[in-house]
Amino acid sequence: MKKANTKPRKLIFEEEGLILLAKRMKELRKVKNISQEELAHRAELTLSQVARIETVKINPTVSTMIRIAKALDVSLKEVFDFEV
Amino acid sequence: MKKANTKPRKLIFEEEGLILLAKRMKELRKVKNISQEELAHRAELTLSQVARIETVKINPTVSTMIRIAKALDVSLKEVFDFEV
DNA sequence: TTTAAAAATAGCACTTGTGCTATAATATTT
DNA sequence: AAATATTATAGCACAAGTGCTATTTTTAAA
Repeated sequence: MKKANTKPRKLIFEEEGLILLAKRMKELRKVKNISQEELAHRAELTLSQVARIETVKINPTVSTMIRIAKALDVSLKEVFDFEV
Repeated sequence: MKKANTKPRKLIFEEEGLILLAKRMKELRKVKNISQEELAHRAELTLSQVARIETVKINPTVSTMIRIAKALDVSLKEVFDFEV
C-alpha cells in the first residue's frame, strides 16, 4: 500500500549532526551487515529506539551511543567520525 | 563551611563511559583554558548543565555534545577520543 | 507477483535531560 | 585571611528519550 498521509513528526532541533550520525550508523551497520533488530539486541536497546535514531526522530543520549558503538564493535571515535 | 552531608545522587547507569567523557571534557576545557561558564555561554547551554555533565550527574544527549564540541572548537571525534 | 524479512511508525507510561534560579562549596588571587 | 572567581548542588517545570507492544510500510528473496 502507499503512504496514506505523510506523518509530520517534527525534526529534532536544527541539528544536522543528528542526520549525519544516523547516516554514519546505517553505514557502520551495513558494513557489519547486521539488522536493526540484531543491533538492538546486541546493544540491549529496543528495535524502535534504533529505528528512531536512524530516522532522526530523537536525539539519543551518550549512553545509548556507547552501547551502540560496543554492539557494532567499533570505537566511539569511529561512530562520531563525521564533520558537523 | 564543610559539607554538611554527602548528597547521595545516584550515578547514571553503570556507564564508565560517562565518567571518561567528563574527564575528556574537563581536559579539553583546561587546554582551551575556558571556564564552565564560558563554555556554557559559547555552547548556549546553562552552567548547571555543563557542571552536571562534568560531575557525571546526567547522561547528556548527542546534541548537547555537538554544541560542546563546537564551543570547544574541536571535532566530535576529539571529544569522544577515549576508550570505553 | 507472492512471501518473508527488515525497517519505519505509533501510542502510552515512565524516567530523565535541560533550563532557570539560587545557594553552597572549593579554588584562586590579592 | 579576605575577597573574588570557579565549580558543584538543589529544586521545580517542562520537554524529550526509552521501553514495550503492535501495526504498517518498504525492501529483499523465492
